[in-house]
Amino acid sequence: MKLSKGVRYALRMMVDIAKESDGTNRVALSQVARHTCMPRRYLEQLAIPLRRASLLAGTTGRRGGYVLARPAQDISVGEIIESVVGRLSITNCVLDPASCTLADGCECRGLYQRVNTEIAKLFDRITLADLLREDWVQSAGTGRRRRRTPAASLRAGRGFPAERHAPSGKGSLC
Amino acid sequence: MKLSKGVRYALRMMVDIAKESDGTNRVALSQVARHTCMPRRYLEQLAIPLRRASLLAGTTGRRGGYVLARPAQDISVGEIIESVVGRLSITNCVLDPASCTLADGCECRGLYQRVNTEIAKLFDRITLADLLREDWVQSAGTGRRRRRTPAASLRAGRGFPAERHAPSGKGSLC
DNA sequence: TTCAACTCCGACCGATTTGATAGGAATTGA
DNA sequence: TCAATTCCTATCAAATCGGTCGGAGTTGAA
Repeated sequence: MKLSKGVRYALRMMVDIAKESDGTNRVALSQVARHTCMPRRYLEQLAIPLRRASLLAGTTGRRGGYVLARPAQDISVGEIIESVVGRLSITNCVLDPASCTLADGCECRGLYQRVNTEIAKLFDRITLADLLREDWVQSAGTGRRRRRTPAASLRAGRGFPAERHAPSGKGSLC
Repeated sequence: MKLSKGVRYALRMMVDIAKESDGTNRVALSQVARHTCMPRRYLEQLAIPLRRASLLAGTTGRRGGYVLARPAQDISVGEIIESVVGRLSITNCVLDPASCTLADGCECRGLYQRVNTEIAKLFDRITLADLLREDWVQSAGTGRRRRRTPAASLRAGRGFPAERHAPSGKGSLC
């Protein structure tokens, strides 16, 4: 049940383009790659389905680049995910019941279908604009929105001068 | 975002043991394998973490086998999943923030954490007993529990005619 | 008018993960 | 004593996935 790296990259790329473009400026993938330490060549691959899904608008040629095709608050995380890896399905039988050798009497399929639609709803309800909001970034765990704590505001102070997305030895981008 | 085959097998195995054992009878994995067309050798591997998580109780030796370690209504789908693939995490940074090269200022982590806990809740709220209920099987998804229908109680009597889980040519088990 | 910076496309490759098999020790009822 | 079982580790095979590459087409600027 992992989100693939492709999806994570796509999400991060969309966030970066949203921030950099400010509605109109074209953002080149080479810039995104620089900002985020993601391989440009790979981003190119990911941008294509995003464009085809009308989430990004690309301009070729010199000083070309991408812009959000719609305002960030009209782009859901669910759409982003779907465009790069297809419709969410935690199991093949969710989208294609015929793919399972058990016809109808499967005890688990109901579970899969329900959970699948619930997860899809979760992703659909969250927009790109939500991700950009400050109070969204820090909050941990309960799944419930939290107010921004004073401590969080303080720590947010050390901004991000270029090294922000730089690798720090171990680990990779989440 | 797929559930691994291991998880699906484990779920199906738990369902089968729950049905066959009726609380006390030991169910051998060779039987489960026969019923469900899953490879016995692989089931053995899956049963071990389930036992370690105190979801199954195993007895070695002749006429040995497995029984649910607790009543089906006290075993959640979430526990089953967790025992075989570890704690649910749609991203490494959910469980291990240090695994990500970006320290705090990651726009996506909040998303991952929230969605992760919501998904975990979904799985935790559903019990093995739920899966066995007839009305659970077919119905598609609002995600909301439904009362047991009289019809369901009646039909619950019938057993298990062996071919039920037999392969039908194409596809695999979902 | 040339050139450099882009998007856009398809093919391919290497590594990791995952599904599955295998051998065999220990246990226990018949 | 034997056969059926759990239990444990090691290993293999296949599928998926992350990432690279070469290159064609486009376009603004020098």
